[in-house]
Amino acid sequence: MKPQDNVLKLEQQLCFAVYSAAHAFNRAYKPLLDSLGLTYPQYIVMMVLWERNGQTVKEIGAKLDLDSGTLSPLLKRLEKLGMITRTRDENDERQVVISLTEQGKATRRQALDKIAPAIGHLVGCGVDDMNEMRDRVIKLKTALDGAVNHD
Amino acid sequence: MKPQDNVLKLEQQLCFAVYSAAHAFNRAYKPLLDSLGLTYPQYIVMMVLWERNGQTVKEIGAKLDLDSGTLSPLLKRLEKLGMITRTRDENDERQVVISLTEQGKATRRQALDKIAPAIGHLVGCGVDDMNEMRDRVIKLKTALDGAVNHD
DNA sequence: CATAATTATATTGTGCGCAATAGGATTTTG
DNA sequence: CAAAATCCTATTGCGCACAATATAATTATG
Repeated sequence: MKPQDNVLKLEQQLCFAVYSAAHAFNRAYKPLLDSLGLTYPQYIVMMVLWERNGQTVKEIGAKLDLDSGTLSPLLKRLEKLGMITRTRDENDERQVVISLTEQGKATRRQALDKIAPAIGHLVGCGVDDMNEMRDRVIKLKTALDGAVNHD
Repeated sequence: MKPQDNVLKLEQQLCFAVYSAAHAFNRAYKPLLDSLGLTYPQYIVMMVLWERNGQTVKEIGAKLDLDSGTLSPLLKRLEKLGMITRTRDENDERQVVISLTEQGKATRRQALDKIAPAIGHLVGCGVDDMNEMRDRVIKLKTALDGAVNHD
């Protein structure tokens, strides 16, 4: 076997490891999120709004790297769930401002109670390891983004 | 702000970092895979078959953590593309054996030419860093899998 | 050996994720 | 200030992911 053949082996690939870990995270979060009635993508949209209420679709999309094709239907589902409201901006009617309802705000406390305590247990390592790993993964993502945009 | 409030901040979360990096990988691979006519999930199925030709749907699913709901339609698309054949096992007719066509085998060489050389450039780090990170991410995935199955 | 339980794959339905496109609203420019 | 360009959101179409269910084949059990 030629040496470069290893490159096409699954277990060699960082890409597959990340792909696979993302799915594993999703599976691990699912039972926790079910108790809030949210999917993971809906949950991270809620996190963006819990940090600052009243943001446009574009602002949310920039923070999550998601476009309107993903967010528009997702936000309609969150509206249907009673978590948010969608209103056109008075000054610029192109923009839609997303705001939390009282129920949407209350769900934050449920998340603090049910999800936050479970995370450390899920990932099976201490806070320091987790933070270091997070920073590395973010660096990786940044490198990938750069490679896409600049060549 | 209470200290535990940080737990619900997006930039704190390893989970979001991994989710986001997986999408970034997908975006970075896409132009490379387009030249092979494959999506990333189709590509990793091909990698499994390049390692050993003639595997059942179940075997492929076990290696990729994907179920028949995902694989059945994906494999039909690969068949339509002329990459694989799907044949019922003679001894156990419940099983479907997936085999590479000549075109499917030839695509491996294209992958070696076009994709393998680009990866190091994409991730923006050396092979050693890449390998260490891959091992850490795999450990993370294993921990997550364990947390899902045992509580 | 007939019936029950198990196994392997396929199907259906829902929700992303993203490319391509469309439709208005706003801004730029001649 | 009118036409063109740009900006923001929504829609459509396709391909995953995965839960739930269905179907057919095989194995286990009484």
